[in-house]
Amino acid sequence: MLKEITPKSVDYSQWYVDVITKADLVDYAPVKGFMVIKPYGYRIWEFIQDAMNVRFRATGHENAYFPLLIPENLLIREAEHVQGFSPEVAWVTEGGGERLPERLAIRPTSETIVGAMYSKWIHSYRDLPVLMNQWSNVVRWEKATRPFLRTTEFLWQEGHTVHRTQAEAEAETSQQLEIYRDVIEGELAIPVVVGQKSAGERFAGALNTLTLEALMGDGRALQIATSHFLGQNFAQAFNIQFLDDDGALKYGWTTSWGTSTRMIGGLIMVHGDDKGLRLPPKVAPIQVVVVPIARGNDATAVLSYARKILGSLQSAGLRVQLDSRDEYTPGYKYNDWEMRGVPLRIEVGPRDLKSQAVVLARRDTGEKQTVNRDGLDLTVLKVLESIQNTLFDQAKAYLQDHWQRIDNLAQAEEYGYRGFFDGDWCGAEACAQDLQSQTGMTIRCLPLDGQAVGGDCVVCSQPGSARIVFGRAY
RNA sequence: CGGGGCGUAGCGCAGCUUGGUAGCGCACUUGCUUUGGGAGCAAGGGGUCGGGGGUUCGAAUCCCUCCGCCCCGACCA
Repeated sequence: MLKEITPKSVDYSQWYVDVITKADLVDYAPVKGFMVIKPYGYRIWEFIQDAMNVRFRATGHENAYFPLLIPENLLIREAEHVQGFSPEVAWVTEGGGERLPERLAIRPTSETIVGAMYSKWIHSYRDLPVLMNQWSNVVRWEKATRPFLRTTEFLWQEGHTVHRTQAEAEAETSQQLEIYRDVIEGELAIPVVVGQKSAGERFAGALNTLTLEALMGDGRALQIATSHFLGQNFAQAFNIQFLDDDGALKYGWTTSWGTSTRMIGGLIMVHGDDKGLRLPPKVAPIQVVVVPIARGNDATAVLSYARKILGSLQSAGLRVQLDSRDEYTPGYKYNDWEMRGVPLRIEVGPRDLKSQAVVLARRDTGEKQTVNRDGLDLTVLKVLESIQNTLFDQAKAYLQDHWQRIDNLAQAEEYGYRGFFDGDWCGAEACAQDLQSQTGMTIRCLPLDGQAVGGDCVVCSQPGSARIVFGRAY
């Protein structure tokens, strides 16, 4: 018997927890703030890794691996950086039964250890650019945790690059953000707002942070990818210098950029419904499930018919599974696979066998239709493509419906501070802080859509100097 | 770190007020019948009642103490 999923409208947080545990994506670990990513959830992560690796390689990046532990003297080298991260660093103080002479940080991010290594490797402008990416885990000691969205340990990808010029580094920062947008919108079907972080929301130690912001089903924002232009801050702190062709010794310009398993949390919250997950076909571990209705004397014939369909779809390169478990009824299986978010279900029974047809049931719309067995591979490919597009379109429509242009904060209150709000800002950090203390909302980004400032600061009513998108965030 | 909730079989819970053989539903095992939207019957297996201490003839239940987890808020991918 499957467990009930709490409806979104009753308790969104509980709905989220129900979905991720009952769809078998994760389980809670013995230590608070840690989780096990189970095979079904990890497979989604692997699709994300594949999609990114292809794009990273195509733009000249290589994967590498840096150590988990960072000596304290390295971590504190860049002043702003250490200030930003020190509250959430976990430390190793003992090893081999002895107290260590210098404590070692479990990496909260790797700029410092990467910087220390880069300074050893880079001597000449001929060594540049250095374009590396690392897939790893990091630890940030968080007070309040939620699976995928905020866990103490999480899996991510962090790119670290060094360039000869500022312009090249800034171009890298934008290029990587565009790769993220492409993966997140194209594979995960999550529409995003592209922008720049305000000074107060910037990565600790960065000169500029670009961001992708997504809107969850409860109207809260999720920062889903960031790309940082670090200027020469880290190059100076870690002595990353090169001899340029003019004979001058110069500091490199560095960038870093990252995305994490948080994306999976976003995927669930953007597409999920009261029946459970809804996975876009491109990242669905199982794209099609075949459910035989094997009744009485027809059982053997139906099953062999189902196997033929399975085989032909597999040959077409689809991820298909046949659910021939005979301890469950078809109805149970329908609900089970719907909860797990499988995009398309194919039902085959005695009727279909007789008419050489199958029934297709779409997870995105719930539609059922009977289609001919001939040409089924092509039909299924088309339907999956349509599901991928429909999920994106639905999410895009939701985003647009919950994105209001406003002139003052009272207008945001009418929407319960849910959704994205678009307004103007005077640029004062004091107003950014007032926004948060008064409404719980934060500046998500300064959107990069080219639209001009149109009015006064939504907080203080002084003339605006920047357009901002703001809202309550995870 | 504040506020709330909860620890009893794999999961969800009852039992605690008023101490007296540890129960229910689901899941699991076996058999038979079933199968086009969460199958039925029958017979089974499974427990340091979160840990420690105390009161008592006797503690899941009363007292003390520690631990853990979840949710909601303030900070963060």
